[in-house]
Amino acid sequence: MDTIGGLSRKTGCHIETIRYYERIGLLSKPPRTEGGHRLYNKEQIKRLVFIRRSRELGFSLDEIRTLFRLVDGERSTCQEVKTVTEQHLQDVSKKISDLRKLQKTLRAISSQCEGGLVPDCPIIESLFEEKRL
Amino acid sequence: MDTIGGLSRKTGCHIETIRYYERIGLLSKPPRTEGGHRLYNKEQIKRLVFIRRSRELGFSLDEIRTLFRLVDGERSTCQEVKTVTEQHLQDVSKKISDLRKLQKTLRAISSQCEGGLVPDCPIIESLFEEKRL
DNA sequence: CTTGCATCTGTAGTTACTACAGGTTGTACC
DNA sequence: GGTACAACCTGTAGTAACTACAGATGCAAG
Repeated sequence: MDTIGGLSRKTGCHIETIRYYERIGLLSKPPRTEGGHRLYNKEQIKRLVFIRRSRELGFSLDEIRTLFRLVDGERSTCQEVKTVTEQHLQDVSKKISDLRKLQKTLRAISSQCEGGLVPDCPIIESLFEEKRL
Repeated sequence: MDTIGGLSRKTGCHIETIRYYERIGLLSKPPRTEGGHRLYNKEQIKRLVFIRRSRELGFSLDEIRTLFRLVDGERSTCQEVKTVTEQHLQDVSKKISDLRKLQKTLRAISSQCEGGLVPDCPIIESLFEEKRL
């Protein structure tokens, strides 16, 4: 059994964050000592690792909630898990392509600027203009 | 002179957002009608376009505040503008590379899953494991 | 003058945490 | 058994950049 501090060290998750996950119902309420300190078992450590790992992969807390529901469901619905993952993958891909466009535009306007003490900075100019991405 | 609704239509910026920008001091307080309705002139439209365009390019409101300070400063410090832009460009590039890694991992774990009604879903398995990105 | 849309202020909600303040518990040491 | 001190507790407020109301007015057309 671990205290919250031990769990924190094992998972690299801040104590406040662990309590936060409990508050929003992502982690279930652990048993307590007489004095009220939380005590965690292996199952709960596993759950928190799952959350951390999913967060690292960019899943939202809501998506993680969905994944837990699927994991805990009687029928192991692998297809649904895959659907959530692929939806998320699409979101990530979309984000990458958006950022690439941004990168291109920023590079373009930045390269036009020579960095001198010119009154008419091409970067500023282009920011005052309507979009032409 | 435009009402807030007109400004909203011209810039594609929600009315609430315009008021929000005013509240946080990003847009200056416009004159009002007798009854208290906001009236905007061309200068303010320009400012809002600047904000929208910068937001589209992913600048934070804080970065935009900095850009305004530079624009309004007596000395037109083009170099500083370029610095802000290139810093932002670096952030964007970093985000892209992070997302690419994510995409790779998600693709990897997703492809391992056949989508059947298997109890041991490889996606779930890998989420219960510590990172190996 | 009335209808009805536009606008007003102020507050609360969103996401995923983080950062306190002010109080209590657990434990190591004497 | 007392005491020092770290670890823990609860509850609230703050972060970014808005969005979404509620409930009250303003304005313009018929």
